[in-house]
Amino acid sequence: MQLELNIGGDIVKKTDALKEAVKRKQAVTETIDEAWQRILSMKNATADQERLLEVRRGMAEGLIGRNPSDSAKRFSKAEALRLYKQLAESQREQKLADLVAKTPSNYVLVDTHEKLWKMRDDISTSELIAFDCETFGENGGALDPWRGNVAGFSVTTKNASYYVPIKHSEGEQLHIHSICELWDVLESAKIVMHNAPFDCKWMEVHYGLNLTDALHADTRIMAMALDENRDHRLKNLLTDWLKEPSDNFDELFPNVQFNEVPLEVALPYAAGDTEKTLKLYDWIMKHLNTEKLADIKRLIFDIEMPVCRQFIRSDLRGIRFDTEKASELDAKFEVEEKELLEKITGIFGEEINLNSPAQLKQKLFVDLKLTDIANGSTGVKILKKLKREHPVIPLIMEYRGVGKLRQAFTQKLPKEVKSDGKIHPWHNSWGAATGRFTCKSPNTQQIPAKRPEVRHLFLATSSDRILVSIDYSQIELRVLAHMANEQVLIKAFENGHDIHSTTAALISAGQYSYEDIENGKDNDGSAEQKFRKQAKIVNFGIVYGMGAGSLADNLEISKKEAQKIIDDYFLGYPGIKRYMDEQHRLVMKQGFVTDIFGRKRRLHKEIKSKDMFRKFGAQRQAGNFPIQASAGSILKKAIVDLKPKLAKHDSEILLQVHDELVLDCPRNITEEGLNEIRETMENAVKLVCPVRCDVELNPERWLEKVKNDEWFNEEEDD
DNA sequence: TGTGTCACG
DNA sequence: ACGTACGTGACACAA
Repeated sequence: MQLELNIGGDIVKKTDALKEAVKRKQAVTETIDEAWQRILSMKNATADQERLLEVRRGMAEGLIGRNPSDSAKRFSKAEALRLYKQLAESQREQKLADLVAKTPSNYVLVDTHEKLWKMRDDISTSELIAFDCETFGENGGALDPWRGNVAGFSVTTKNASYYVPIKHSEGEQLHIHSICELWDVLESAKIVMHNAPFDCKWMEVHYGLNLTDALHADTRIMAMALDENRDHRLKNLLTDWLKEPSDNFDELFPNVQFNEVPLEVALPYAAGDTEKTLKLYDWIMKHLNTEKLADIKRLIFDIEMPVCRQFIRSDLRGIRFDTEKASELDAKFEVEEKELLEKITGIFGEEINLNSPAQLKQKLFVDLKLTDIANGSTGVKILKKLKREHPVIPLIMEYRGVGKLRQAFTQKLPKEVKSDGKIHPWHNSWGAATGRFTCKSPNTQQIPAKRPEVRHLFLATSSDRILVSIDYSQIELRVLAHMANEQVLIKAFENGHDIHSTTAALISAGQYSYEDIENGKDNDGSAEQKFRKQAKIVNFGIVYGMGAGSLADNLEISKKEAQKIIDDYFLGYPGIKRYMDEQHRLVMKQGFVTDIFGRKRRLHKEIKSKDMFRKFGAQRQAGNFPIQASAGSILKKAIVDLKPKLAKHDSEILLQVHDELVLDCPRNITEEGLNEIRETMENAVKLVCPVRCDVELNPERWLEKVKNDEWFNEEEDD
């Protein structure tokens, strides 16, 4: 493909013609079985793969066949997916009728007071129940508790499964005043949910119902603990693990909101979900209760579930946002953007869409004839290298920077403010395969840290409260020192040394001592500063499994020099070398690696791959996982430990940014109070080297720093 | 829907 | 045939 691009249009046409010929030939020679083999072995999304399998089944059973108009062509994935649509439509009516006809006898549609009170009794006498709510709303409102509505909810108890309709457009329904007679028994129940934050938030926002404290287990989190590689939709877990296929809402009701679903269909569908959730829970618990999975069980119930509950509360609380300042800032950026665009347009001689890689590529490499180093890529890394070739390059970089700030932040964030004037992010406490958090709507983990303006838009809850940000200092490298038992690193941490300077001295290969680097690091352009900058990249890069090639790229040095740095690094930190080799050995031998809390990363598929790139990739992941995961787990453990301390000091967690917590505290919180919180975090885990946290006071605005001693001295004057 | 780009740790 | 820096989410563009 790359070859074709470089050669020019003529050849490309010829190769395309060749491809067509091959395809035609395949259509003649390929049997339908061979076509299936080819299509199914493609890199398909999980949903597609299932659909494809269903089409194959349907064809084998004679439910569907190829359209005559297509039969001359090679059987393609696209055609198979078109057939799926036909198949699904013809089966839809039948499926719905089946669903209603097969409604189990212990499913109850709660539409009378009598049934409601029977349900109430049943809940209060059940040891464990499952809960799920069905929602609806326009333009994505069905996923946003602050915009959409609850159509109804279902509960499965020891005896029965119930669906309580609330806002269906048709059918007899109890008034919400009656339905809330269930609230007290629900709040004191022990509840299992699949993707609990979703349901907890909806019920809290709409009815003030607190299911969060009643939440016992989230089967999505449990599934993540058992297999972080697969998708975790309830439906698919049941199909794969319990061999119980179930229906997909979108397929049964294309373009229908849940409140439009007839009650006799809603009952088996919704009540089925909670029944399955409970079944899945039982199935998972059966496995967790074996000796082999004791660590995982502890991880789920001692760490993950308390953390999950905490962040449901945090997201519900939300963080105040300064919409007015945001639009001022956006206007300022807009002016900057316009000026830059004008300058660039002047240089180009015409206005192009700078956000279009295709147009920019054409302009830079064809019209301006700049050196195309990386096959037409216009990423910052490439632009940096072209900086000296043309004065327009730095302008483009600046334009991109401002554009990014606008579209991702000053324009986007105000849209995320809900009716209460706050931003309510969705923290997913086990979103990443490594056990780290992810966050969305908005992703508060990617608010610029280097440019403070955007973080300044996030405010403390009220004028009598302040923001306090506490972050772990070099937690990943401390974890590495611990796991690798790397004495040089451990000593450096014990002495409170700057860790990048320590590495800088090491990779300077005897030219500079630690003290030299420390003394010279602030002199712009000094060799000491250069070594420390390099060391910083090396410190992070090496644990990611960075090779000499990319280190050379990154440091803008030769590959040979880069290799020497890597060699010196491992020579100076022999423990790290040992640790890396051990992780590679472990993953090749057992197919997985673990962090200090027993969290697992399973890479069985990857290490068996014949694709060397994938295999080496798995080894890099194996080297990196225990560090990234342990660091993440330490913060999670801290979140659990913090709960009583935060309550004591009337403080709340608002955000998590990997190694940092943003807290909302009373303005009059004492230095001792904050020390207690900090120490709780530092003591969350005992490593062979000390763990340290930095406390930053941000009164009013995030990242708006004040000196701690000055703050506390002023407070005393009041 | 996939790709490129870029924000964070 | 080429690719050897981990983990994310969000946007605009191009198909």
